[in-house]
Formats: sequence, C-alpha cells, structure tokens
Amino acid sequence: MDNHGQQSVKCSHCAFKALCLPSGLDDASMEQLNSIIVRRRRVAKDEQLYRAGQAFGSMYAVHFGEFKTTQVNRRGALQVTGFLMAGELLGMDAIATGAHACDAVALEDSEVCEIPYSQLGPLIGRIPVLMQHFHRLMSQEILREQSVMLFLGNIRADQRMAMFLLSLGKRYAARGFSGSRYQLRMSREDIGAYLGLTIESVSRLLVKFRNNGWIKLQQREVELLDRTSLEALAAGVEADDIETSTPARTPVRKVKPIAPQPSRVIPIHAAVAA
Amino acid sequence: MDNHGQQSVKCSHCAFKALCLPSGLDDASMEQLNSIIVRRRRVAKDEQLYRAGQAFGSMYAVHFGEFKTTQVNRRGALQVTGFLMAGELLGMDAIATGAHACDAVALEDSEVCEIPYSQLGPLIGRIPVLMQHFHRLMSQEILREQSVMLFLGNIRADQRMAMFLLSLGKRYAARGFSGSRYQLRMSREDIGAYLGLTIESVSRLLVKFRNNGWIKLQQREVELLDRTSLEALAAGVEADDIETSTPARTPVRKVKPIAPQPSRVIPIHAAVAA
DNA sequence: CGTCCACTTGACTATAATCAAGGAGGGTGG
DNA sequence: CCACCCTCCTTGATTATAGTCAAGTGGACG
Repeated sequence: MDNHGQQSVKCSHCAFKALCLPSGLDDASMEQLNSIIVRRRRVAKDEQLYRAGQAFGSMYAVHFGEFKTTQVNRRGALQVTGFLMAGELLGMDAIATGAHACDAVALEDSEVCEIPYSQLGPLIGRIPVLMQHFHRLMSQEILREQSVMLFLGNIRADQRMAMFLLSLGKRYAARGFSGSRYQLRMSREDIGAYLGLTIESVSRLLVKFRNNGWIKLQQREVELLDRTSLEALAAGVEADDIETSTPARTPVRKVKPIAPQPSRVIPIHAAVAA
Repeated sequence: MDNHGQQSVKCSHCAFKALCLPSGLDDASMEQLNSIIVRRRRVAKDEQLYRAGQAFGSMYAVHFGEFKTTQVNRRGALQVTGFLMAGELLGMDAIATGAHACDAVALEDSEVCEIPYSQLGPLIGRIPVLMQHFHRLMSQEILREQSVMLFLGNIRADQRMAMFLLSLGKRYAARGFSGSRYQLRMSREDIGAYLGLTIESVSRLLVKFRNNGWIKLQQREVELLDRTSLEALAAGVEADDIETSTPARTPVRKVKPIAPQPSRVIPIHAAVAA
C-alpha cells in the first residue's frame, strides 16, 4: 500500500514496503496492488490531506513526510489524535461511518499513496495474506490508541512526555533513522494537544529534562542522552528519585526526605504510538 | 458473529444480530457463519474470558451480559480500556500481535460466542458484505478509542462523567433497553479507572449530579432526569452556568458574578463509547 | 448481629492550568 | 545587510482542579 518509483507506482521498490505490505506477497499480487493505487499525491506543509466530515473514498499510506490527525471543537480548539510517519496508514477511522472523523495535516512537505477503498476490498478478498496484513494494521491502530488512553488517563505529565520522546525514537529507529537523535516535526502546541497538556507545560517539561541532563534540546532538535532515566520515568518512578547517569546541569538539592510512593498508576506496557 | 438458539448456534435467531452482523446476509452465508462459531461459552461474574499475553485464537461476540477490558501495570493497578455490551466484539486488539493485549473480565454472568479467527478470515474473503462489516466494526473501535482519547486529554472531570452517563444510556437504548434509566454494571472503581479519575472523584461527581437534580442515583441504579443539562455539561459549558430544569435539591448559591469563559477545550463530537 | 466491602465525605495538597510578560529565530522588506 | 515583525517558545506568579490521606456510612450477606 505504498509505492516508490518516480513515474509509475511500484510498491515493490518502495523503501517502506516492509511497513505497509505483508512479507509473503508474490509478484502477481504485488502487480494487482500497484494497479489500484491511483496515484501518489504531494501534500505541502500545513496542507490538509482531508478534513473531518469529508466523504471517505480512499485510504492513504504515508510515502514520505509526516502527518498529524486532529479533531476540532466548536470553539476552534484542536486535539491531536495521532502523528503518522512513513509507511503508516491514514483513514482507517473513516470506514465505520463513510466519512472522515478527523483532519489530516502535513507537518512537512510530504507524499502519500492513495488507495481507493472500493478497490482494496475485493483485492483483500482474493489475497489472504493481504487481508491478514490489513487487519493487523487496523488492530495496531487500536493498540496504539489504547496505549494513548492508558497514558492520558492516569499518568503524570512528565511521564507522558518521557514516553512520547522514547516512542518517537523507537518509531524513527524502525524506519532506519537514528532513534536517539531526531527532529521534532511538530510544534510544542501540537505536542500539548496530543499529550493533553498546555504548551507551557510542554515547554517546562522539556527544559526540565534538559536541565536534568536527560536530553539535549535545541529548538526542535532532540537527542536522548539518558535513556535509562527516561525509561524509569516513563515506567512510573518519580522524577526526583531518578539518579541521572549524566549529572544534572542544575543539580537541584533534594529536599524530600522520604520518597513517597508514586501516586499515579498505569505505566505503559506497549509503545506510546504505533 | 453472534448467535442465539439454545442448543445449536443460530445467528439468524439472535436478538443482537443487527449489531454484529451485516444486514444483507443471505441464508447460505449465514449458514457458513453459524458453522464456524464453535460454541457459546458462559463466563461467570468476575471471571476472565482471556488475559493479557495469552495467545490469540478467537474473537468473542458478547451474547448477553457485560464485560470490561483492563490492562495491568507492574504494581497491580488497573486501567479500564473499555466496557462491552451485547453484540460487541472482543479481541480485535489481539490481531496485530497474535496475543491478547488486555484482560477481559465479565461484570456480570455473561455469555459469548467464540469465533476462531483462522476460520473467520477465509469466510470474510468469500463474503464481501461480511468483510465490509468486519472492517466497519474495527473502524468503529478505532473511533471509540479516539473519542476516549479526546475526552481524557483535555476535558474536565465533570464533563467526562456526563459524557459517560449519556453514552451508556445511548448504548442501552440501541439494545432496546431504557436509555434514561439503567443499572451500572461496574463499580465506582472501574468507572474511575476508565475515566482517569480516582474513586473519590467519581463518587463526588455522581453526588453532585444528584444534588443538582440531573440524575437520580441509588447505589448503581441511575436515572437521567435532566438530559439537557448533562448534554450542556458534556459539550463544555461550565457546571455552575447550567440552569437546571429540575431545580437543584441543594440549590447552591451562585457566587461567581461573571461567567468566565470555559477554560478547557475539546468537547466530543462522537459518542464516548462505541 | 456483626463483618466486610463498596461507597461517601471531609480536610489538605500537589499538579498542571491560567494569566501575563518576555526572548529568540526566521523571514521579509527597505 | 540590517531592522522589523511575527511566530514559536520560555519563564514567572498565581490559582483551580482533582488527587491523597483519613474517617466514616450503609448495604449485603453470612
């Protein structure tokens, strides 16, 4: 469900086919798949690929670039429901109602492969391995959202942020990029709208992490310096109780005499995002 | 994917077939479907249908009763990720990994129809309308979780609670029960673990709603008395600014001179739960 | 009649939101 | 090339909200 090739659409040559296609796909099936991908489509930064309420016709595989999905309220405020990277599939939430449930906006200049759902169905029926793969992708999306539910529900802001940074790293690593040094493609505001925090809290947390020596931060460039501490935090250990392997730049005097047992619950057993 | 009948498994006679089966299913297809549902299975209250980590073999349609799905952390605290009623499908999150991601626990004595996934696949391939329906169900689950994400992220506790009560009513109504008077099948603790609140907050909120005259409450018996106010609250209007149509039992003196504009964002555009 | 468990209530506190100013880049136009 | 602006981000002070801790109620059930 992704493709490469400059003129013709060829999933077989795509760098990310491992992500959106099943492994045991024979040539004939691959050819059929190529034939239904009507086109690749460029989406400029900040452009909307589709909007909430629009009739659902196609799903989109991210070919390169990055997207966010958002839902708007009547006052105009946004909640970010997901960030999508190359090889991930957009539009699965629209199958239920036949209309898109969210806006999809490019965070940078991007390209997607358009897959008409009406043609995908019959093809899936004929190619079992493709069907299974498709179900797996949908199931993965369910898992991803479950894990977001978990962390939004009961988890401190600093934990959420730690999970978020680790999760991004993991996803970049899965795509062959560095998992410990990457560029945030989204604004602080987007991060806040995703994690359920205000922009000020996001800022303060990132600064705190930097001052603790856990990350390097320069604008949107992030480097994870102390994965162990971040993971401890993500797992629910209180920030003040974490011994930073790299000593804090501003070594805050510990005032607390006795560590109270961590108050909030539910670390995450799955990755924060797909 | 559901069935009725006392001895033999017959989806065609099931009271909830409209929920788990597509409408345009011919007799032959129905027969095929019946044949792969290996059995109905009784699950006693508090019994686990499956546990997180267990190998995934079958999906389960709730035939009667009610379930919760939970994920556990290492300290033993639970997060509730969903409540499931008759006609809803359990186990979609396990397709991705081949292992269940959560525990499924019966909230009361219940019964499920077991559907081996290995047999469902081929059948779906042969019956397009069934495939489409199945995809719709998965998509619906994604939508449901999106809406939970939305409300966990940015919504005040009282709004969440209002949404939750309204959503339960809607779901009971869809099943032919009263949508304004029903029994909570889950404990306050479960509600809290679902809404991301402590048990104390849940209790206080329910009492507040009752004192405002919005609901009648007696143990787990709930009656929605003032749907309008609940909906206003769910939509983001501040509780103090809502004129209760039924005057509050304890008419709290309004102190606030000027209504500040509501601070939090993101009401919900979709139902709270499936 | 007593015990247990789920729930309620109260007092206090921690956490992150809100309100309000400031920087710091990155781009544009003079 | 520099000045200006605009957006995005940071920082500080204060406050509201829901969490925590600690005692009770009140049914259900033996």
